[in-house]
Amino acid sequence: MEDGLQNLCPNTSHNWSFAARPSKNARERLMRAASYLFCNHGFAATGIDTILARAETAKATLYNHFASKEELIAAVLQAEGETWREWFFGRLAQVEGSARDRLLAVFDVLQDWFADPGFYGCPFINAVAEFDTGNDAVRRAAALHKEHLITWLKAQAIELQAKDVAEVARSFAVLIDGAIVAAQHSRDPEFARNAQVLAALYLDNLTAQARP
Amino acid sequence: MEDGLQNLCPNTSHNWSFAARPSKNARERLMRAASYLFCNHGFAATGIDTILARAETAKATLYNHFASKEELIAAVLQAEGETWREWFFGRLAQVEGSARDRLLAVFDVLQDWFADPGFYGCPFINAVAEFDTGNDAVRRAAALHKEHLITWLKAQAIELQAKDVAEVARSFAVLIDGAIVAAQHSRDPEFARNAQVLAALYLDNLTAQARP
DNA sequence: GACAAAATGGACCAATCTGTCTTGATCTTT
DNA sequence: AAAGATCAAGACAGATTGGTCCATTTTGTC
Repeated sequence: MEDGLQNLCPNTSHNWSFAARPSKNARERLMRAASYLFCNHGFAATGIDTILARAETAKATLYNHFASKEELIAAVLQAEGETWREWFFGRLAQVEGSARDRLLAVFDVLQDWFADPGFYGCPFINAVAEFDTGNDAVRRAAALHKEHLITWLKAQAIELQAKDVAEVARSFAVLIDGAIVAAQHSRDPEFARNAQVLAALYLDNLTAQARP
Repeated sequence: MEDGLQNLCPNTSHNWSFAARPSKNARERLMRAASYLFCNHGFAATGIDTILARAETAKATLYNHFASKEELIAAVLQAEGETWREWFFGRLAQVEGSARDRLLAVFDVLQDWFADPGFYGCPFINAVAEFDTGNDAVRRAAALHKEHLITWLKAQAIELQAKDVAEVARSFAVLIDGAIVAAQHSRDPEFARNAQVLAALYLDNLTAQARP
């Protein structure tokens, strides 16, 4: 019954999850199964055997491709992040207009993400929440992912001729993280709108004080 | 060595964690140990035996007080939330001034929270991130906790004579969640400042359009 | 068609998981 | 002092964990 999700997303415009992509060889089947289970049921809570059953794969095959469960988690996070960023920045690249339009469009794209029935929050936020202390690989993967986002945000801020580019990126990071968590907890995609309103006010204030 | 944390906080102003409170009977020792371990190493990743060792308690004693690990988790979340809210709203109650001052002070208090060396993020955000699908008790506990926060925020919004009280609360929820997650990931308490700036802009805009 | 590499199923291992139960020691209440 | 609850210590059960190993089958390449 829960298999429905994996066949729901592919070939739609919502393929932000690595788990929702066509399979080929054993490695990809493993990655897809692990992505789905890790993200939906937690990393520690998902056992190797469950992944094997879902991927219809033998245990030896898994350990031929990945040295350990930790490595599998790292691979899943990396792939999941890559797929998501391709989708996210791809959507934003289609936005015609100024950097301001693009920055505000962030929350439109986020809302589409939140509205997907398979939305389970940000894998990196969830992973850090689960491991935090200890697993440094997970923390580093999350930091890298966020770095990509920050870089993009800073580029827009530069185009806006903002005085403090880093602060713009930090403020948007707060809004994005907040929207993700609020939407995840309430299952209400409309939190993206609240974040967007705050972002618009912030940008208005920014340009107002830049041109007095 | 990691025992340092549990003896660091009690009798300071930072006793927002249930784990940082003087122990008495076995039940409280269990709760303190479970709080610390669950919050710092994850719920699923923390085994019963680890809790027993830290609480210096026998297994039978645990199961005399709690029917299962799930129930222990629920008890920990409830206690952790209660302690945190007492600390948080207590601090805010000391703020002299208008509702606006109190709403902005939220982020000063948050920053103090973030700056604590034992800060591990919000237990409810972390728990939902770990369980999400499945464990409904956890989701409900998190929803209840957030409801307390929303209620307080709405009360302030009413005092502000805001038009849409619920929207004010939602916007602040985004800012609070975002600050928590950003601070947790980066270990940088200054994200509270970014959220505060956004909140100030929002409130300014609110009162400006209320009195045209 | 021959041969090497990769994938497979599944037995198997040691460790750990939650939870039960027993036995004595310690404490409180009457 | 007697009675009864509470406690620590740990053996134990049954299931599950991550991980290894091997014999077999499939696959791709010359």
